Amino acid sequence: VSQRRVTIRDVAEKAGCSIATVSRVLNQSGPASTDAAERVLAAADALGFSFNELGRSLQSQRSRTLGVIVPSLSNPVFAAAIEGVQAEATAAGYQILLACSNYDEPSEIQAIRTLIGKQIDGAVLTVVDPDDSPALALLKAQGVPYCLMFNQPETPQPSVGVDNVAASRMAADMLLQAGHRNTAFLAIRFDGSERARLRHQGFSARLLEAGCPEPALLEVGDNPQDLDARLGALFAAHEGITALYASNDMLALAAIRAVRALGLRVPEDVSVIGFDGIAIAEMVDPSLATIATPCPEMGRGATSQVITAINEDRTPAATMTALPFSFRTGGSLGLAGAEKPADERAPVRRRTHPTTPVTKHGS
Amino acid sequence: VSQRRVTIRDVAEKAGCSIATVSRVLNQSGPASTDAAERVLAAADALGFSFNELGRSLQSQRSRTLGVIVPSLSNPVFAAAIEGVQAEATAAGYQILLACSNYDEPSEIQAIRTLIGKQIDGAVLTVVDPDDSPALALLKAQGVPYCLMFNQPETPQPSVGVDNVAASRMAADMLLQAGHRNTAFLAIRFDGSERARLRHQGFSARLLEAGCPEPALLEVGDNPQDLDARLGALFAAHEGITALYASNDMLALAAIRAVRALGLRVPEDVSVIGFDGIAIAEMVDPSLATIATPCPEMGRGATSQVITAINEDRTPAATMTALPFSFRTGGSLGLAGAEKPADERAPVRRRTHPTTPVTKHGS
DNA sequence: ATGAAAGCGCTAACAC
DNA sequence: GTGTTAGCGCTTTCAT
Repeated sequence: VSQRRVTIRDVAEKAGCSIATVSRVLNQSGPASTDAAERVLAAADALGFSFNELGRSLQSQRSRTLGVIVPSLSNPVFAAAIEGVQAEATAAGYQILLACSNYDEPSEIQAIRTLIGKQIDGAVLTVVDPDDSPALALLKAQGVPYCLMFNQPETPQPSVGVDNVAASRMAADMLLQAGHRNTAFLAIRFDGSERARLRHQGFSARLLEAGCPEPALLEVGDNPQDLDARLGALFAAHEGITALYASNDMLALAAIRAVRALGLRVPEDVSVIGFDGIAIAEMVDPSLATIATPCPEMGRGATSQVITAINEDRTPAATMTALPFSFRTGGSLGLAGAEKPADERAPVRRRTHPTTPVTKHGS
Repeated sequence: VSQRRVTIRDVAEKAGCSIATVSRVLNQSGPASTDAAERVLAAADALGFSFNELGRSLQSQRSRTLGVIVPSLSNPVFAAAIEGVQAEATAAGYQILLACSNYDEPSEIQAIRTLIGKQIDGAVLTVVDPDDSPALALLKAQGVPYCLMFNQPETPQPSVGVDNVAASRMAADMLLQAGHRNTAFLAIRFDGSERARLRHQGFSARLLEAGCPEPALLEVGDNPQDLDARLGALFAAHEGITALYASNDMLALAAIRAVRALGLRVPEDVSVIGFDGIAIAEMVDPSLATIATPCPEMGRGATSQVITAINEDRTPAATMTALPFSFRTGGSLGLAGAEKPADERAPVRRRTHPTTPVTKHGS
């Protein structure tokens, strides 16, 4: 079945010259007579030659390949970010080697090992714990430039994301404006996502400042089966909850479903706000109020930092680039104790975060 | 910044032996004295050595890398399939090199060229036109084993998907059972997706058999902005449409939104059925009635065929593996002319396709 | 059991 | 302008 692939040597033979000349012509990396060039081009074309990038990479010590690790592909935020990475990488002539960690550190380490073995020139990734990550340690030890996406490390690290604390304070503000005081926070396991933790932090802080009770906390797994029951228990344990903030849109959507399964209405009985701003959130009914974040831009930004670093033979700056976010209101947000959603009465104003990227570390 | 990576030579030196011995020990590919083995292991460990897979691949002529090309990542079906590919590939010790074609043939060709250049051992992909694909031609010419996902080629090709015609006949059946006779079919451009074309074909055929008028057809782009207007025009041009079948769930969701924007209710005025069975479809309100397909299994199945072929040094069989599908009812499907959704009156029974994979070619 | 050496496909000095 | 040659990191005969 597998015919031997045509190599530079075959082209040289057919063109009647040495492999050096072929290389020079095809790479335009040195002098060649018009005559020789023509023969080489013709031969390469006739043979359907294309370079074996393995040999090339081995020699040049650069693979033109970027490693990408995301926790999961089922959450559209990561898919959206990867599209950004793809676009940027392709434009710069890089390919991407993709791996999923499933929010699991051992898988993450294994993945990064393999990627390093394949001699990636750089990495763009979202890690489980950016402040104590064996994967990142490996990358540093090998001198592979990397940039995080989504992650918001405390320690200075190259990263592109949003200020989760500020964004969540904004979410709290919107709820406060709509008259909510008794809230709940629904999060994926904190130990697998520092974002969820920071979102909780910002949200709680703002509510406490406003003299509200601490939001009731519910931590769940990646793909919660028993959300109905657990949410029911939470509502039973905490009387008078009128609003729920979820640490991401997928969870928010699941929450809406669960809330309804409990016989409650959204937003009349419970308002729901999500985080991320995935496309689907705008297509459902009621539309999901959420913190809209620029996912493809995170991918693009992180990728461009890495590529620039590679080109300049250095490491990306160990700072977090905070991208702008905005609050996108939706039918899932209503006034506390009202029978109508807020935006059918006094529409909650759409607020946008300053568009200038702020550079800051940690939270 | 970039310290020289440690090579097998460094390990050999530290262990006081030749690189051949290091290779044999680390790969367990030949004899070695317990003593030498220990020294090698210790040295490798101390140095933090790991193989440079480039050198290894170049020598062994296998990269342990699979190329993956999907039309887009924004549609969760492809993300889900990739998760399946990932799982299967990782389990077999393969990495995946990912590219997106954006439903565009030139990009597809470019992507496959690069992948081939990187010496992928096999490819798993969804192409624009499986029956006349330059990308597949390239793969064949190079003797790279591949298997399609989702695609349902007319010509015999290795592929894992569902029988789109049969599935769409089933969708038509469900609509007929609910009393619908005047329908519309909403599709992404036929020229970018033979699936959409086949789905239309099966749907129309069944309706015509039942003596219904041909469904009104609306073809739109990947991410239609003007869906509201175009759907409005369609409804205006064709009186009495009570149901809409969309060629995929994302489109179906967008359609529901558009229908509502037109002041119509789902399902009271218009029922909607989608295709794919993405997770979100179950989370929205009303839940989306759809043809549920096993996306991760398509990725897994296609990948396992390719890997098996690689291991046996042959090409995957040029046949389509049709995976089972089922109709998943939902709130978006109602009885024609009724004020209540069908499943709140006489629930539409959930039908499942025979679970035995059928092998068949073409449509 | 171990090492020397050839060579995978390529690039880049360095001659000529 | 062109060819020869020495590797890039590795595996694998083939001697020893």
